[in-house]
Amino acid sequence: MAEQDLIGISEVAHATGLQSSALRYYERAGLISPAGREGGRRQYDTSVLNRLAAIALLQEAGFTLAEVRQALGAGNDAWRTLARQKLGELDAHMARVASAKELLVSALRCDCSGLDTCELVSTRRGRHRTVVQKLSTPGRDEYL
Amino acid sequence: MAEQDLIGISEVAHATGLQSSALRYYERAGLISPAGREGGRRQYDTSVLNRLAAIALLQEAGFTLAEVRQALGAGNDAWRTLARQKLGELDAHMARVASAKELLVSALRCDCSGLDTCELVSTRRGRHRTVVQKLSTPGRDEYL
DNA sequence: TTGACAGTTGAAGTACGCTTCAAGTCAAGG
DNA sequence: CCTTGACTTGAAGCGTACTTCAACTGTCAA
Repeated sequence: MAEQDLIGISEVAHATGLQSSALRYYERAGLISPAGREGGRRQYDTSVLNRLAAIALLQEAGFTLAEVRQALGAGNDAWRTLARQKLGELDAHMARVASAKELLVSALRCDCSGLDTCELVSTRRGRHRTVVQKLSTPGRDEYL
Repeated sequence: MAEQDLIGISEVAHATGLQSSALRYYERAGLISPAGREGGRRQYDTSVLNRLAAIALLQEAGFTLAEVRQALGAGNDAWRTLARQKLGELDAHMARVASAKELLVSALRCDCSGLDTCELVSTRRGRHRTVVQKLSTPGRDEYL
């Protein structure tokens, strides 16, 4: 009794919502690897599902696949370092997007005729930092 | 006295932070166009700066350039319709990113050894919707 | 034996937003 | 006249994350 809970690529695909082609791609990218082969076909350990969950998480947090690889590949604490960095960038990114969103919402309520002739938009430089500050952007050292 | 406040491409580039190549690209994409040419060189009306501000805004809000083109190209109120749509998508996107961020922060505080072996991550399906709901996601008809 | 079928491979294609490159043009200054 | 420097063009290249394609292989059931 050795090879239990091994699953094929399409099962992994179905379980994760990814396509088989994406899983092969991830393999080439060094993100995952099958536990073995059976008649040439990849057989995955179910633990790959956890790994794929981690990959998806990091991707949503703005990691590129190369960065994901670094984070999951290196020592146990490597991901923490990278994550703290990325979280900073993520805060900045979210602030910018939120700022854009707020401005767009304001413009929707404005009686301007076109976006590019809207004063709210053209006046943007210099005073929309206010919106950024209203958001709860954590301090520099918030993430441990 | 006819051609006043016309500026060259590098001035536009400098004023906006975009590269000249990007401005030419935007032109090919139908987003902007010079007021005229002088010895073959593009001469822009300063109003292009407002337009570029609008373009940048929409881009930050998640519009592709093709969508920006639609929004700024069609009738005066076309952008409002598109903006309302996009704002919905944007809320969804931001919620997902925020959820990922929260989970990552939790994992940072967790004593797990690796991200892919972290219970917080592998248990994700089913109960992280809580985080999404904590965020102020506007109701379906919040935007007008 | 013979299909059918799921999977395999490497190579090429797709989408997006630009940048880079080679080759040429134009106006001004020495 | 000739160089310099900013600009022009079309075409190709880049980075990211995949998908698609063609050709092939292995397993199973009829």
